[in-house]
Amino acid sequence: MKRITTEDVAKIAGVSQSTVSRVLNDYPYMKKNTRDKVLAVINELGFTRDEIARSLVEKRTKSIGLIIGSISNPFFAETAEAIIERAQELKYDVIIYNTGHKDENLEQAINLLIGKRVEGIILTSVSKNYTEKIKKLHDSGFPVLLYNSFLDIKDVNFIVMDNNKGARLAVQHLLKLGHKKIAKISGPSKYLATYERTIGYKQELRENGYEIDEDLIFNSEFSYDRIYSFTKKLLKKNDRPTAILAASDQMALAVLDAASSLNLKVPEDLSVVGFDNIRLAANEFIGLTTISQQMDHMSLTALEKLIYLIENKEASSSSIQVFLKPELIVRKTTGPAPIQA
Amino acid sequence: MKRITTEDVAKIAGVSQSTVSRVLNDYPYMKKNTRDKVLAVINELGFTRDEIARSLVEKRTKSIGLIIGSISNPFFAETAEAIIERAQELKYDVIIYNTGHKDENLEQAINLLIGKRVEGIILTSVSKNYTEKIKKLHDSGFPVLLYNSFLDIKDVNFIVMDNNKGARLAVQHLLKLGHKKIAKISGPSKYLATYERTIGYKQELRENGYEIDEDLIFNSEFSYDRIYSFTKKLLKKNDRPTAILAASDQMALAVLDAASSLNLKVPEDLSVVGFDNIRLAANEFIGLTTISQQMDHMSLTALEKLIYLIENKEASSSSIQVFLKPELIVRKTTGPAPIQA
DNA sequence: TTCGATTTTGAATACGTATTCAAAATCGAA
DNA sequence: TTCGATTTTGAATACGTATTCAAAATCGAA
Repeated sequence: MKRITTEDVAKIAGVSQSTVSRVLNDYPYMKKNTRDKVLAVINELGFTRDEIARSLVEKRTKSIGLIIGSISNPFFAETAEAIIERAQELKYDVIIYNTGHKDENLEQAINLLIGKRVEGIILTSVSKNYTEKIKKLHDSGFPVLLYNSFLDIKDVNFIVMDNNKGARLAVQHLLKLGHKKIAKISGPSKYLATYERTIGYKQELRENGYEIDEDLIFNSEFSYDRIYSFTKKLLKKNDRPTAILAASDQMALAVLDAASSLNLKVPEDLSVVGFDNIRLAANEFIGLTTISQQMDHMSLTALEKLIYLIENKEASSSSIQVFLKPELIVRKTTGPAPIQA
Repeated sequence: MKRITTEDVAKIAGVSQSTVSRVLNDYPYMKKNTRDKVLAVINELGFTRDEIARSLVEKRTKSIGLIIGSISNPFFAETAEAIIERAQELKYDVIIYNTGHKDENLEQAINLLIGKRVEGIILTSVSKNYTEKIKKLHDSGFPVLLYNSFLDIKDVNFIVMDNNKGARLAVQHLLKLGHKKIAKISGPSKYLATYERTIGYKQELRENGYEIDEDLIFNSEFSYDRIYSFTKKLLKKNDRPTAILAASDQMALAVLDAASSLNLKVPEDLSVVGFDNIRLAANEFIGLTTISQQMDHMSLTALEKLIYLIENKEASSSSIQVFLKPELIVRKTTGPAPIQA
């Protein structure tokens, strides 16, 4: 299966390789006759330009990398869809790397993508263990954008919601409903974004005169099973919480699952609040109360900022830092605290 | 930001470019001294090999394309995750294209991926309008594998469940529960996989002595909203169905949503069966009765077959055609037909 | 028809790597 | 020490494209 090259086309069309290349690139100064002849041969042979070779000479690949914790999590899946579709419109393609939330993979992912000469990377779920690595990458002038996460340093691009505020909104909502024992299912604290949510939760409670009960806080991997079993254990206790604030909608679903398996009614027996506002949350069958991340807006902005960074490298001296406002969306999984738990 | 090349490394290390290249490729016949010197410089400069240039000379890109209808659909998201993770282990990267179920995009996706010189493509949701195109691609020796879809021709690779059988299992289950009016929410009939499900549904009903009521069949785009509103209209009728068989779990969720908005209880008032067995279906809060596609198995097999095709091009004269057996998984969304609807 | 200006084309080269072929360096046995 | 065999290295080239630079072809006005 020999590849067909511009050289082959040229030979058959009786022109030079440069001429074929010019046709491919819509070079204006050409005789219509020549162009047509070349196009005919291209069509006949089914020639497709080798973008790899082209990338080499143009020093552009028109591809970007998307590093994701777990694409089966709807939050990431919806994010990926928005980013991919917009990228396609802009004629960029997207190489996805799924880290499974493992730090080692992050390092490998970045190296692989740089090797493949992607022109920029969108990075979700960056653990703070990688602050240095990211900073170095950014300082080298390579376009990186943190999505739904940030690092505690000045010079790095990110787009993130005010997670602290988001958690506070959720806690306020639950307190207003009369809940006094509110548990928090949190992601690993190495992710600053989820860490912030836990901080916000604690601050809001303290400011309202509540003690922090560390037994009500679970710092977990993003593992459905572990959250499920922790929640179950938690809810079996005599002094069980009457409300649970999960670090994501995905986690909230695991909580609902656990509650359901114990025949606890939501929201009569237990209130649940998620984070993200994935599409499924709006499903009336579920009706998850949650904190909206404005995902569509966030993902599209992320892509567009990244492309901006790619196409305006000179301007990249200043960093792009976008904060989004959280919004509480009340649905059916939260209600007044039960009279007695 | 000038790129660092093997040439640069060579100059500083005081060796030739070929020598640097040999170090990168673990060429055995080298003086330890030379190798160490080169490695030191590579490290110092932070050199990373340009895989684009390498691809050009090696005539291999080690990347594959994954064309997907809509990655925000959990069925595809879970599929993508499994495929991406396994591909990573095998040192392949994955370029994802999201068609939004639009035929035009399929054509563009294939051309783009071929241009990028992916070594093979996994194709989900192929409409039968593209039979010719796919066949031509396959016949040219390019590794293509249809996932969860097939075409009615001999020479093409696919992995697919027996969809007809799957639909029959679902209908059998519902008939056994006493349902007499079973609606079918189907995907577009241009997809043979979903089309087969509708055929199976009809056949099973006929063989059990029921007439086919075309008003109970909805051939829809994969649009949540349209399914939602169709179902709502359907369920408001006086002679409404007591059970609905959806063409996917995603669609089943829209059905549950509609039912919930009408205050219909599942399964007391309405039974719902999905297709796919996405993870969420097992959530006890939802407990969706569905037909399992053995997604993990299907996606891993797909990837491995594709890699096989890539790495054994000679052997590709025979096609790979895998059929999987459907399995009915009964959960909580199906129950006995209500005494009278 | 002629000649300067303009349009159109081709030869040569570069992009960054891997590999072939040959030469240089090293080794070991006598 | 010498010389054939072996190990190690470098120069040249190729992968498939885009582009520069210069030459060839064409045009239009006189």
